[in-house]
Amino acid sequence: MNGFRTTERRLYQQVADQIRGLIQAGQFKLGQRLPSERELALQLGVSRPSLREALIALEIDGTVEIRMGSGIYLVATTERRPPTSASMGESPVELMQARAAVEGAVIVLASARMTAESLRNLRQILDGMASEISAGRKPVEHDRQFHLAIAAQSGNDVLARLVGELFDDRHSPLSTQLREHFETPDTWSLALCEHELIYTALEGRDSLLAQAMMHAHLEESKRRWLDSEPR
Amino acid sequence: MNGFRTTERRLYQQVADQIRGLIQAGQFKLGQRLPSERELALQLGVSRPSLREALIALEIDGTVEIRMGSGIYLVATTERRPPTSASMGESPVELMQARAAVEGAVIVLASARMTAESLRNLRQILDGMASEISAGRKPVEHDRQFHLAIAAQSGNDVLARLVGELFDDRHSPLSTQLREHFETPDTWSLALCEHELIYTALEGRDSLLAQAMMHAHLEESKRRWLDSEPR
DNA sequence: GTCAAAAACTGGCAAGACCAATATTTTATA
DNA sequence: TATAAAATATTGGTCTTGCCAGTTTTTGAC
Repeated sequence: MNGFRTTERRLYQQVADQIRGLIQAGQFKLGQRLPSERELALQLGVSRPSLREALIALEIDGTVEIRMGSGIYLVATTERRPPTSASMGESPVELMQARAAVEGAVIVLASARMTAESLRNLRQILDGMASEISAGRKPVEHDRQFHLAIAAQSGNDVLARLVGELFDDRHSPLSTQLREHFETPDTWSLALCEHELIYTALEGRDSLLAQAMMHAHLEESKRRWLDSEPR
Repeated sequence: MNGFRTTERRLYQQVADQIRGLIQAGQFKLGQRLPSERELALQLGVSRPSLREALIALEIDGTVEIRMGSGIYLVATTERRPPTSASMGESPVELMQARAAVEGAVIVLASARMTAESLRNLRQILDGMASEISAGRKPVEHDRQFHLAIAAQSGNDVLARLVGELFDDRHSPLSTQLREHFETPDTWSLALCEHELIYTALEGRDSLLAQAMMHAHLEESKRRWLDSEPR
């Protein structure tokens, strides 16, 4: 039964994504040198070994070039991203549609298996999400944990895995650049509000209401996502 | 252990190559667990952080899978493009439940977008499936094509991809070999019959009926699957 | 002003420690 | 005796500290 990962993704992946985000956000210029390992580690709040692991990931997919004794440099080539494979013709609309299908089924199963403990767990995640928002940070990880916790409670490992994969798709390099521009504290507050509605429905073990709230949440997320697109 | 070494390549790359070499040499079996990080580091004469960096490189290119608290595993399949992680706790019941959720949503979308041409395509697949059965062969490929053709007609690439992945069931290679033993011409005829019912529903553009037939088909498939299991 | 030595970076690697998740063994219980 | 629960051992995850080896920048003679 058990086997899914309630835990967060590996730290080096999160750090790599953060750095990709900084790059996409234009924090660093092409071909330019990034801050030193020690400085970056301090700035991102992780240790140097973890930062190094993230840099290796970035080096492998060609985002960054590391010169010993000199520094970390952004690769200047305009074209990369060949290894992202399958998600080429997949649009945000399709992704959120797929999430609605999967998570809509998941939450029905979960609402029937909700326990006091799993509710406490969700409560804790939502509180943490609120804290992050108050602190001006982006509660991406809490968002992920919320959806994964519900998926785990469905008791179906296959569905739980799909939920995680589809969530991470949203954070693929293609979409991260979009996120950086539109994710404001306001939009995150709205997302939290919708999460609360889902939580309330689960608390009342109302599977139909929970499914409706989940659909509404994903629909709103999609809208917020699309509205922020420049084109 | 080793000290001064003129800067050739980075250590993690050398270590990763060493491990690849050991794998090629048949030192480790496919799907099997490798020695622990500490042991491998000792064996290769490097520190654990360096060994970990090498493992991250191997994990990224898909030759190895790392499970926290459990160990390092060789990826079993010879060809695995998506970086999805195989999980062990996934049962046939859960798999078919997930397929019902995804394909149930898919067929609703597809029934609204069915064209004369796509119907002809489905018809052709079903006829080919019947021929295979008559010839005493197992129409597993036609079965796959049928489900994938419907998924493609949904117009959602993400969902289509999920349908393919769940059908291929690359996450539990154990189940595929089970299938080979119980799939008789009789059970395949039943599957074809259910496919025909789905086709009829799509032909009539009855999305509700189509969804019901798809659910019934997957439910029956699951039953046939489980009934054949030895235990 | 030129140029070379030295000092201050920067990345590369190692060792040890502790935590968290998992697997295994042992123990208790029915 | 069989099964479930708890204690233990194992394994990956991460951090801290320290030192080494190349680069770059500064410095100070000439």
